[in-house]
Amino acid sequence: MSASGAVEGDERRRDAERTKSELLAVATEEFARRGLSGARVDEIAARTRTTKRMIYYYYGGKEQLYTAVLEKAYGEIRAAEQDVDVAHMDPVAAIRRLAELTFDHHEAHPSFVRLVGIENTHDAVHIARSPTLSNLAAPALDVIGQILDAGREAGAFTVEADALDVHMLISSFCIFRIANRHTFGALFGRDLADPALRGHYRAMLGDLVVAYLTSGHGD
Amino acid sequence: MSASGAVEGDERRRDAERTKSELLAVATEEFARRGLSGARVDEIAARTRTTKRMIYYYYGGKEQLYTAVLEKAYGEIRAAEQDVDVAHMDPVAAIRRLAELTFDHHEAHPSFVRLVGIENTHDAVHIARSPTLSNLAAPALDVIGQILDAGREAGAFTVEADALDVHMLISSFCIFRIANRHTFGALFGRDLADPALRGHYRAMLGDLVVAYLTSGHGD
DNA sequence: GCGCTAATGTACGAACTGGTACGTTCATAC
DNA sequence: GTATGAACGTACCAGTTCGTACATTAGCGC
Repeated sequence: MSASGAVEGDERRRDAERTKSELLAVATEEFARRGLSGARVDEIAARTRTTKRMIYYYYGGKEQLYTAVLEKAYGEIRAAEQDVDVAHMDPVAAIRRLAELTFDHHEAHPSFVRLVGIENTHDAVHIARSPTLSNLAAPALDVIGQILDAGREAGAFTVEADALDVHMLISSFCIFRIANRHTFGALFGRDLADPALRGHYRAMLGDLVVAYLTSGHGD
Repeated sequence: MSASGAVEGDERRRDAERTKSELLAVATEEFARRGLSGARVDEIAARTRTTKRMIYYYYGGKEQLYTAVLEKAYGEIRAAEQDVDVAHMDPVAAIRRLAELTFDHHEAHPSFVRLVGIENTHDAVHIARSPTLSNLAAPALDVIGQILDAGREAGAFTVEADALDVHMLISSFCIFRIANRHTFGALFGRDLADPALRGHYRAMLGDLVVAYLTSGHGD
């Protein structure tokens, strides 16, 4: 990949799959950077070894390309969530592990976080219209459910916390740290994504989730 | 206000302040709804009793109008934060009160939340360029600092939690619930902004913050 | 080889969009 | 009442931007 972000290398040969995925990769960068209306179809094509014509040939249009970008990005996240094996861990350690894993994932995929934000400014209509995405149940929920059950049984988790709420709690912390780092930094002068603070916030998230689940509130 | 969102009423008379604020109000709606690049200058003008010309006359351009919108929106939030009087409350009750106040504020101002998200997709460059905004220290931080000090002194808060981190925690929860409600709803089928769930999440936030501050983690 | 279709490239256009040149009208000072 | 500048409106332009008509080429089946 060149400094300009364009995809290069290899001779130009006819390859449908390659053209499609190259388009998708560049579009992901471009949409994440500029937003749906901010991104330019010509610009996406220019950063590719193919032409704008191919976007319409393979995807049909700007919005469909954007939807394909979302589908790929969410697909990757879901796939990553799969390889968590917390079934036979201590519940407290397990939930902390899961939180840290989510933390690491968002940190490693800032463009995914940006896309989520962008899709929200569009009221998630593209997700709603995509059968692939709207039927995408979160496997992570099952994992959380298992951990919560085990924790309650062991007497470690005193409350009847909802799995989806725990997921929401973890997501809100992880996403905010990445998504809102610019406004937060500009307003308060602290870069939430500062590598020096990474460990601090990672630990804070774990502490937070564990504290919430082990405190005796709600009685 | 008509069904189309346009401002009406009163006869047309020359009134600079009125024209400016009307422009600002409509622009706030429009930018919050469509984003910076998605919003149309012509559309903003059309929903006003004045014309596009006035946007350039008073604000200079689209981006400056957008910046003015941000300044007004943040100004309102900061002003609202002022009238919190938690100085002589029990620290635990005080921090819960502050969290709930933030919760209510974000719930009542969804377009502010949207603007924050939009500004983040633009790397907060408009905030950074605005002296008004970049110098806007958060009075809320002082409040949190006071509560934290009182709580530590009373022995209620066992940890040395940072005021800015507590603010971040509260913000992340409140903002996520509003900002990400569309993607969350589309993916998991739960509307985080459902009025029926409002009390639940409001209580959850309080529990969360208190649990974090009163747990003995970090030792 | 040869034909046939998928894949690709070029050139162009129609609509949109931010911004402005220029002219007009209102309100206030005196 | 009238001079003067602030406030406002109209018409328009130049650049942009999504999308497409049309031409072309490469690779696969036979």
